[in-house]
Amino acid sequence: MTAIRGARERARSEITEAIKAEARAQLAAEGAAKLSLRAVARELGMASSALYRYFPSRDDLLTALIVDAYNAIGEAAERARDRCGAATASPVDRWTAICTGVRAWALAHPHEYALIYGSPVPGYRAPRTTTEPAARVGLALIGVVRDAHAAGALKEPAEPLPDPVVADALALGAELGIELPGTVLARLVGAWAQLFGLLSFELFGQFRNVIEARTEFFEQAALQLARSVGLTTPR
Amino acid sequence: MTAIRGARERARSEITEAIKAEARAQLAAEGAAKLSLRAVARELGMASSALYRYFPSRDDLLTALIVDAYNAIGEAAERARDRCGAATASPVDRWTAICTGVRAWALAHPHEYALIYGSPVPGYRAPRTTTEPAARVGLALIGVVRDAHAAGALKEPAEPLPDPVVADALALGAELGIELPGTVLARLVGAWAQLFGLLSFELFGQFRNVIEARTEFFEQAALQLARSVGLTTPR
DNA sequence: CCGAAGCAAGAGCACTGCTCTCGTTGGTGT
DNA sequence: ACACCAACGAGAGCAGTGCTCTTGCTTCGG
Repeated sequence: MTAIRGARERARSEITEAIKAEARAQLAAEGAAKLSLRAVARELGMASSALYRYFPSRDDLLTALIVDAYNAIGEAAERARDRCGAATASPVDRWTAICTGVRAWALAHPHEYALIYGSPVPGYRAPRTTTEPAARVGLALIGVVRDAHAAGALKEPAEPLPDPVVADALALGAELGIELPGTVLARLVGAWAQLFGLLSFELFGQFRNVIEARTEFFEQAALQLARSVGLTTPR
Repeated sequence: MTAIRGARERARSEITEAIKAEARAQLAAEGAAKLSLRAVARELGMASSALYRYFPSRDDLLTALIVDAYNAIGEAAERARDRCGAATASPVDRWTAICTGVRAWALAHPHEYALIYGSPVPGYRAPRTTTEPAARVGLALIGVVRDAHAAGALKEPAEPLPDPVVADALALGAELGIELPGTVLARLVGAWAQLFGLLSFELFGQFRNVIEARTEFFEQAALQLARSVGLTTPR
């Protein structure tokens, strides 16, 4: 894989990117269900059949967009964490920074969010390639807790958890090479899921006529989640 | 509206129900995006155009299914609550009973669950008729907490919440005619959203290779949510 | 320099939601 | 008893979709 690999491959990657960009634009405009290969091709001035040289099927295009979206939201989380002063900020601050960063991305890209955290597209099974980008937000959250644990700023939950849950959590920790108590890891998984529960309800309109001060509500809930995994506010 | 209103209207409601039943079957088989009016009509042995006498559009059919699904999951919640011994069971037990009842329904009807708690499919509009059925699960949860509060078995969270959040929560309580502290109501809304976050992650495959003991994990998380709204375990 | 591979385009298939126009039928007011 | 009208089912048809296949053209590598 040399840097310059001929004009052909450069054109190919350029066109691939253009297709994805146009598809993203349609996604933002109409949602995943209305994404049409023909419309993308039309907008790009090419025949619809030519598009199949780049993506074997509509689902493959969607898969590519899914991977991009996972990476984008993961990057949003990491940037939010790094920007809040990774060295100086307290673990709780870094946790909430990640949460608000993720929320900001989701609010800015609701259809892409729906693509990855909404209902799975019909008959679509997530390929192996999506699992790694999908983990980035979770890994960012775990990282904060791991650092807090290393710094002795973690209060392990007193309450015991069911054995199978702790076993799963420890297996997960081993797979990731993370040294954390099983109870903390289990709570982390729960907090991770609950974070996206809050986001999905907000984005999918379930909070309409229920909560209006959504930013304040979310930040308070994120803080609560930080507590639930054992992060403590240094005072 | 007499009881017997002619064969015509009886036939109409029967056919309407048959259409919904067949649509639900297709939903369970293939998912919402693949639901086809023509296929429903074909299966029912009628012309596709005849179907439009009963539902003006595909989205209207989906809306009807959404309302049904909300009612079904709400009823599942209420039945789970009532079956666990509403009079004798502790508030925490009733809370977790509702949660597990909701989960059981969701696992049994994943596509209908995705229809109501996944990405909004039909171009983003929730008619007024859906809001009331949509609230049933939340109301069941609120009811448990209200009863616990009346019985003096509620420990109000000590931590203060942002004013706008409390104001929204109190407005919500007033609208529902529920006497509960603002902090508790706000936490309830959060717990409600987080409950469905857990469910969505499980149903949409986000826990694959992460948590295997999903039942135990869920019940522990539900218990945790009960605590977060102030329910206490009597000993 | 030539063959092979990559590429774009067009026609075409089977399908979709939806509309319109027919002939028919059932319930109702006179 | 009759006539009328609204509801009804069926069929044809329109515009759109994902996808396949065939046909030429361009570019690259030996």
